[in-house]
Amino acid sequence: MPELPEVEILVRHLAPLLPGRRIRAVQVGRPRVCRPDPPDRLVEALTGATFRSVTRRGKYLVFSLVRRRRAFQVLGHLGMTGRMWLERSAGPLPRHLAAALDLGRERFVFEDVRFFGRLSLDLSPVEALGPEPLDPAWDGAALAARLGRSTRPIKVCLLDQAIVAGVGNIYASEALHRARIAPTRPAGRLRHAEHAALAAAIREVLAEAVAGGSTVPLDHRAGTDGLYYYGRAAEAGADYGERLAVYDREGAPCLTCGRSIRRSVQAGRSTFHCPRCQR
DNA sequence: CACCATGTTCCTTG
DNA sequence: CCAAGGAACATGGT
Repeated sequence: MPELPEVEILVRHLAPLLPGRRIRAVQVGRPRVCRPDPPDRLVEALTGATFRSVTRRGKYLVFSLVRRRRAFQVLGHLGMTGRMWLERSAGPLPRHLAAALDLGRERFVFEDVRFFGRLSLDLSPVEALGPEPLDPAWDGAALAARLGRSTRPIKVCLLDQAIVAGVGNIYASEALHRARIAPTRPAGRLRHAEHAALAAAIREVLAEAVAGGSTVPLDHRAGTDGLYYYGRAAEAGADYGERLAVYDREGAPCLTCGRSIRRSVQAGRSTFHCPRCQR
C-alpha cells in the first residue's frame, strides 16, 4: 500500500511516538534491507542511538537520530509490501521480518513480505527526487519544467520519482483520470492548461488519500493484545477501494460517464483509464 | 501451473 | 548519449 499518502500517514503516526526513544539493540531480519550498506554498519550506527524525528520525502521515511552527540539520518522505504509499527516488546516477531529495533519496553518493527523495502544509511536516493507534489509552490509550470519535451507517455513520467516525488501506480492512473488526460499522451506535448489540471489533480488525489486515510483511525488501541498498529483496519479497506475511480476497475463503469474502464500495460505496469473521459 | 501485485534498479537494446 | 523495454529482486494471492 505504499505511495505518498500511505507513507505520510505512517509518518504522522510515528512522529509523536519515536522522538526520545533509545535503541538498545538492532535485529536485521534480512541483510538485503540495509543495502547498499553491510548490515553490521547499520547495526553499529543504530545501537545506542536516540530518535529525534521522522519526516517524509516522496515515498521515503527519513529518520533523524543522535548517537554519542553525533547526528545522523537513516532512510526507510516500504517497497511494495513493507509495514512499520511500534509494539510492546513481547511475543514473536513477524515471519517476514526486515528489521526490529529494541526500544526497551517497546520495539519498532519493520515487516516486509517481499523485502523490496529498505532501511539504510544511504541517503542518496532522496537527492535524486523531484519536487513534493503537496508543496504549495508546486504547480503546472513546475511539472511542465520537469517533463520538458519528453516523448514518453505521461503515465510513465508520473512514475518517475525525479519528475514528481511520491506518485505511484495507483495515483498516477487516478490523477490522469481526474485531469481527463489519456495516459498514452506524450508528456512533452501537453498544453499549459493540461499541466495545470494534472498538477492540481495529482495534489487533490494525494491529499484526499491522506485525509481519507487519516479519518480511518490508525488503531492505537493498546487493548486486546497491546499492539500499536499501523495499517488500514479491515473496515477501512472498503473505503479505500471506493475512493478509487479507475485503478483496478477494468470493465467496471466509469463513475463519470459510465463507459467501461480499460486496462493496458505501460512500462510493464498496469494502467487504468476511461477511453471516453480521457483522450 | 499461470499470472498478477502499491517499487526501484540494473542491464540490454535500439 | 538517451530512451525504452525487460528482467531482477522475493513472496503470496487468485
